[in-house]
Amino acid sequence: MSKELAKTYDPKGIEDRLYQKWLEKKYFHAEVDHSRKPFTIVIPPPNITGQLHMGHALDNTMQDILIRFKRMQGYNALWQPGTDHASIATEAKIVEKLKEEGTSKEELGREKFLERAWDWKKEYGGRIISQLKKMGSSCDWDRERFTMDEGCNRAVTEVFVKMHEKGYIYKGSRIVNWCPVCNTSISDAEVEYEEQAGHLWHIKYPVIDRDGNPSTTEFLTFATTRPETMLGDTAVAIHPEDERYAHLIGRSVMLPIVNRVIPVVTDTYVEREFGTGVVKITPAHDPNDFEVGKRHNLPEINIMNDDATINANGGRFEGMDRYEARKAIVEELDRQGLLVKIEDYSHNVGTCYRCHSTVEPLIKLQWFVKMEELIRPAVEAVKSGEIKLIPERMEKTYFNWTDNIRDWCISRQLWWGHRIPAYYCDKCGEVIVAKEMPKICPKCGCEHLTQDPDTLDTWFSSALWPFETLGWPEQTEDLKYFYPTDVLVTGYDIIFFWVIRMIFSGYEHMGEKPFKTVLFHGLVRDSQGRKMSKSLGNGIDPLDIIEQYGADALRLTLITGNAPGNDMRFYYERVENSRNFANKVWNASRFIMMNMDGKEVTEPGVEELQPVDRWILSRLNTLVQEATDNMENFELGIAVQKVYDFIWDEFCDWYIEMVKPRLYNSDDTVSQNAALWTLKTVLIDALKLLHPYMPFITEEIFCSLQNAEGASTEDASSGEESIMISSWPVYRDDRAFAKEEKNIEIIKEAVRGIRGVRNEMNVAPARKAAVYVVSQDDKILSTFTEGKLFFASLASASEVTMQRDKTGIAQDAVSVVIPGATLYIPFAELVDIAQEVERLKKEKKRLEGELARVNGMLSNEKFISKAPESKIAEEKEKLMKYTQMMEQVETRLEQLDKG
RNA sequence: GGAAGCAUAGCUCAGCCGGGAUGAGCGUUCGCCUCACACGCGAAAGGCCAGGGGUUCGAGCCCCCUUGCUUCCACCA
Repeated sequence: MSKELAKTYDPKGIEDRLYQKWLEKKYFHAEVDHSRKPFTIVIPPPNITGQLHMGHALDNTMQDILIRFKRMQGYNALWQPGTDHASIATEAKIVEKLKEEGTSKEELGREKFLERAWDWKKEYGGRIISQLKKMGSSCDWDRERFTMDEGCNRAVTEVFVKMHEKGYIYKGSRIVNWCPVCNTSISDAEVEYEEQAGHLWHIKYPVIDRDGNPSTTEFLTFATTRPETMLGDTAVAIHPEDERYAHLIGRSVMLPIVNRVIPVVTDTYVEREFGTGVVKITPAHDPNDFEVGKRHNLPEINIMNDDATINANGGRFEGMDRYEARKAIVEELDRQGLLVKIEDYSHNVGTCYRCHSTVEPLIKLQWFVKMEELIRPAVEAVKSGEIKLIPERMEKTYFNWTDNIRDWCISRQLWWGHRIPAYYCDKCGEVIVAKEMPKICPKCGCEHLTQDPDTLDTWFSSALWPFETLGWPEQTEDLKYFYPTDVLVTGYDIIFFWVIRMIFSGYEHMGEKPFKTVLFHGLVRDSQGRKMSKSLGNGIDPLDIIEQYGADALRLTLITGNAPGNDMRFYYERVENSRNFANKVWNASRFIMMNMDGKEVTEPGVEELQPVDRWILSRLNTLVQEATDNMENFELGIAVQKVYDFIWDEFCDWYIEMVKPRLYNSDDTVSQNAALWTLKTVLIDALKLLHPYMPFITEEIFCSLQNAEGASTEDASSGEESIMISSWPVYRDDRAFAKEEKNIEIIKEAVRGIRGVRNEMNVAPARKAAVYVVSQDDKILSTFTEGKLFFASLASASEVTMQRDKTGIAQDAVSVVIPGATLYIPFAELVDIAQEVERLKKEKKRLEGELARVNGMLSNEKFISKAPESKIAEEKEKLMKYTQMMEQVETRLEQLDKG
């Protein structure tokens, strides 16, 4: 069976097959089980309109790693999946499609439109889920939820009614951000500011003179970036202490074109330094002006329709688009001699985060959530460490938002979403907020009531996600057991939209945090560091990568070399490297299985283990500890790097090479068995450590391995049907072999030294040479004696001789100095003594440098008195080592000199 | 205007509690189809850790300043 394994690892076929197996075996499924501790993650629900992109791929890889890790550690791990209805994004897509069909949502009507939306959900909602499955995500699909399913609807209504009762939700006329293309209000968080090149129009209004007429000589000049809004001006403002305009306090100006007399008001909001120190006030179309208007009781004149065309208040400009009107009004002002000048001006313009059209501030009657009190526990939780943000610096961003919190506009003039549970009496206008539409108006008894046409902000329901998915508002067992969840994994870009709102919602409705830790990741950028975007066409489709390299390679690429919260660059060379690593693992396993084939491998006694076996077991033991620690600290990149280095470098390049001679020698079955057992044991544990990162290949090998060794059951982990439900390796005192670790390092150093010398001298690899190990240290000699077999093969030695002095070794032998021993390699035709002297002199110089450094430290009284003892001891040991090596080098140089 | 992050090998990035930069991958050079793997093996070259000050026995890491790049927030019309 094992012999049939392909020479290179091909993930195709394998991945889908294994995923299917996991699903069938219900490994992803979690049920309440009080005998075990829960570990819960709720997925950031992807939009139903969405397609898997690199951001999802990274986000879900991280979650899957944590879930698989905890599951193997014995936790009852639940990864709660689901999708988001994404009201504004989905509605925009459907509207777009309707337009293509030559119709519109208005023509279709609300009911039919919603049918279309549900069709859309059915068609595309499943797409993103199947894509997540391709990644290997071990979500509990039996629990899949949707933000507009029945339970979530109930939760949303419950929350709305409850918060309304408590006074946290209110309806009010406020200036809001209006997207004229999406045709809805949006929250402050949904406005993105873009730097745009525009103009600053300097305009003057005639001052009303003592006789009540517009002056022909006295004007008030100001600058504006949006001249069309002058139609709605209801005042002109100056700073109260601005001497230049002191004489105008209490007077008025004539608003041209509309010919309205408007007052000059004083307000400290005006910056004297900016422009002329005069500001036109348009309360209905600017948030700041709105505030000024409130302070001075100014009328609010709305001049715009919802589609950003000018309305009847704009007189003859009615019907014009906002930009047409701008042009026409400037021309008119110019004609009247009131345009002073036009300057180029670059400024930030608010745009809609969905369609990127310029947002218009408009006064609208909307529903709001009062934030001041709600936010308090959310602030306290992060301040006190009750909720941990990783990396910590995200706290600054978090507090920056909470400190400047404003009320949240939650009503949307959209159809796709949770309809606001507010009802209006057709007769008396009474407003009733209730879970269901009342039969009659409680005030006037009228039977005709109409529900508020608006829907709620998508994030209103997302905010409830950690508990609504577990059954809330019902007090379910799931909720009691799995809540609060453990980790939330998400990008820092939605900290305001989502993270903060989940936190205050958790405290408000559950009386408890929604999660203990928030693990942030950064953006996946292209190879040049640019954001991946549709318009740039630089996006890389994760599914293409999976198709070409496999999901494991994609996952490994996304997780290596990246610290929490940092952006990363994605390029193909890195994926290739990941693929190569998968292949390395594959081939090492194949090699082990080939050698195990047909043999019964039994656990050897400790005394049967050779020093190399102990060395690799000990190294593995250290790795288990380090990898686990790093994963507990959410340092996934570091953890996997350690596993990677161990497998490739220590296990493949050293250990496997070291045991080959024993595997090929069937005369010594004890030694052979010890080697095979060690290979298998280390491989299995390494695969387990790797499994959360590369679930497919590790499972495939794990299962083949079970087959390859037949029915042997001497190990607790064997006989298990899947690596994903096997137990996570733990540190074992009986696998710590400090002495062997040290000894094998000495041999490795000798091997590296010999290889280096041979390379430098261009010795053909096939050519073997005798090696003499000369040392007065019996421990070192016995270390080499024990390791003779593999040392010979790694160092291309024809034979290895251990002795206490250099008797019988050719004078012109090449030498390699390692701590405690000198190795000699006599080559018959050798050689250039001068070159050898040169090499040794170089080594001497290096040692001189080392000694200078160590001596410098140790002769520093302050170092001796202040540095910790362990550090001093460490340096003293180095001093001994280098002194010894220096003596050896000098001795050798003397010998050559004599010769 | 406020804040944060980054600046380490040719490139892209790690570097946990302050303790020799044996850093990683890619790339480059040299040698190898060594019976698991050429998606590989072995060897090597390549770094005033952005600049300047400070704290410390000791700084890539801590503090201050400067420069350059990136991002978030604010929105002065």
